[in-house]
Amino acid sequence: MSLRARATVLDIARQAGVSRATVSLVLRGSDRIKPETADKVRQAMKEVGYVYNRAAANLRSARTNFVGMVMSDLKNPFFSELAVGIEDSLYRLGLTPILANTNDDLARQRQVLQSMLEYGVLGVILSPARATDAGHLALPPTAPPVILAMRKIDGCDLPYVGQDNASGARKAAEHLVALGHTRIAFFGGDPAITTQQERYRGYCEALRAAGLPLLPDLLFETDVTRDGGGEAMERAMASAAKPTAAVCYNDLIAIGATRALAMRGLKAGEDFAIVGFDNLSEAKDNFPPLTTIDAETMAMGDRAAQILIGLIDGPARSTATAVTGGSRLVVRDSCGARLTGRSGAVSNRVSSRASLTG
Amino acid sequence: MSLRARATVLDIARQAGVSRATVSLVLRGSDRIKPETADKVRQAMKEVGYVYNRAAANLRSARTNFVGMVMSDLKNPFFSELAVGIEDSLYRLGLTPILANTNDDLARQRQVLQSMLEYGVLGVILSPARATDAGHLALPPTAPPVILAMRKIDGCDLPYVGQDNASGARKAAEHLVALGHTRIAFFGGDPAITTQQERYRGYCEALRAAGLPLLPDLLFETDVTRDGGGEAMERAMASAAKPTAAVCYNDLIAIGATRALAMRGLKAGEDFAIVGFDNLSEAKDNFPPLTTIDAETMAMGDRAAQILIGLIDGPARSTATAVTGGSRLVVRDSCGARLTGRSGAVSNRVSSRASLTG
DNA sequence: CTGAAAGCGCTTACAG
DNA sequence: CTGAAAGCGCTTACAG
Repeated sequence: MSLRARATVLDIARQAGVSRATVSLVLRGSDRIKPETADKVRQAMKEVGYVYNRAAANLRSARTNFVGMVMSDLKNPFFSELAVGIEDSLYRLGLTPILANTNDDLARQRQVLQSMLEYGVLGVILSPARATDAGHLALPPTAPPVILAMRKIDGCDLPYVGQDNASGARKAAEHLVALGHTRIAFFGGDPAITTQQERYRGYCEALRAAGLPLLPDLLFETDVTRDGGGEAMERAMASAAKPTAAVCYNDLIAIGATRALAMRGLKAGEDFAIVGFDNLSEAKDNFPPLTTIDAETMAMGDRAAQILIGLIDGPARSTATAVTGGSRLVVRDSCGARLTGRSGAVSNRVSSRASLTG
Repeated sequence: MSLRARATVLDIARQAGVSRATVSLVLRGSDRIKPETADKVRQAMKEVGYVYNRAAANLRSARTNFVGMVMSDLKNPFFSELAVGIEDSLYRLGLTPILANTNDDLARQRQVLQSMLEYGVLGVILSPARATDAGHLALPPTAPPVILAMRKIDGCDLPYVGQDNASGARKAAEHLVALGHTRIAFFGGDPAITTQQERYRGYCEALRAAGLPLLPDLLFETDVTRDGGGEAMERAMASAAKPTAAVCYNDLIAIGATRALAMRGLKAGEDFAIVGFDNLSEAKDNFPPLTTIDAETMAMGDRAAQILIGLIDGPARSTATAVTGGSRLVVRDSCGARLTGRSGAVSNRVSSRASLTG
């Protein structure tokens, strides 16, 4: 539409009395142009109301500035924080993100990936939709690099950036063990996703190391939502295993669990110890504030962008890079440590506590 | 980079033994091509591993499929829900969103808008950064349509899509009046933003209609965050005005307020009545579940996309469209209505309640 | 330091 | 129904 009405380099060239090539050099800030000429050109640009046509430039130079950002579920605050981290980093690198939210829909993921290839993206940062397998990610040989964010795919050797899930969950469970708990549940997510597998493995390692039995009825799988967390807590309270603490797959589940306690007039950190995973910005604002593993989500987004740049500029398509981070324990109130001190067990209804911290 | 290695329409044409024009027609699904020829071309596309080059097509046809999505704060769940709504709608329309998160930074907003013009976006959906004025949105005459989402700008006649803020806040306050409250606070946001002004106005209208005095010390401005809500509640509890209820600028503030109550061993809906605004997906998962105004955020995103399409395809750049919606009261537990019935006042420490609802 | 020519990969009239 | 030619708005060698 309005594209056609726009002034072109030729209009600038005529206005300034120079050639198109000269204008092009000025546009890209070349130092091969005499300052006066450059000024004359810039003046002409203003006069004709020039707007750079990046599509044309990209076509000629066979290079775009696009990077695909494919998120599996942007409504989940974890992924929106990740997206913000990626967007911010790409922006600083002078790259332009094309966004797609697949909603964990495989067909949509396939379509948006195809579309991004057609746009000539320099690369893609992809948090794969649930049920993605290696076959879905088999791309044409000319395809740009793709980085998996947060979820690995079996049999797929694409570079991966994510938290150190096993280590984080292990620290969470160790913390609860140190507080004296012996019946520690795992409120988990989708067993088909590597993130769940790794976090559950970390939890198991901690229990094993502590000499605690790994009871299958301490695992409560549930939806990865606040509702799911509440539901897991209800089941846990009604179960024969009678856990006194839980490592949660993520903060959403942990928040739902604290809420289910509150519904019963109970309180996380007093009547039941809870540790989450992710350190969402709402974790510190929960009541009680959530003890959790800091996934450094924004920083992970930044890492993903940095890795991608490396692959784009780098010599060959490198194989199997795995960058992990984010497994620091952040102690707040939902685990009870602040009530009892590091080593004591959580007792019921300790006297009221005071300050919260971010 | 890899762009150059890709097969082109000419490669397909040679492979299929037809001309480039024929290939182009097949690519766009024209019915002017004999079925056998089309099949032959499609076969050739596969053989040469063709990937459509959308940038080239756009250049020639002087039309892109890009739409700019400029969000002021994607970390705020309200805006991420809005973004999901917009993205989903654009996707269905065959359009490709270019994302930018300005973080309420004016300089960044200016840059991304410029960049989007250079990419030839068909239009932009913009939730303006704080402190944006009409001058910041003065675009070149050839610029595509821009729609303001959620925030109006004084002196700027761009089309606007947003909630009916005054009406929603009025309903919220009327609800609290009907429950018997006479000292109703407003926990508000940034007074420079029209959304705040409109919501505060709606609140004032309800109080005036009920014959209640509009006390300036019932207005507690605060950060539009969970922390801000907690802080407003602390100030309200310590104030001479001693409110018994609050209309909150949004759910984040309302959630923070319920949490501040919980920190004191008090409970929203029993000791203090709270109504939020937005109906974030976490509103129903709050403890207690939040009474709020449903902003129909996803639907608003869809509306914004629809309006934009109308302007793109429409005859002339239409002026000043204002589409509003989203002001339905959703009664849950934080207001106390379920405890006392619609007409009674909230008393202290009513007997324990039961079920929650989404 | 600047200019004239060619071409990126498509689509668009225009023929036939 | 299909082909040969021109051109979208840039950048890229290549001259000078």
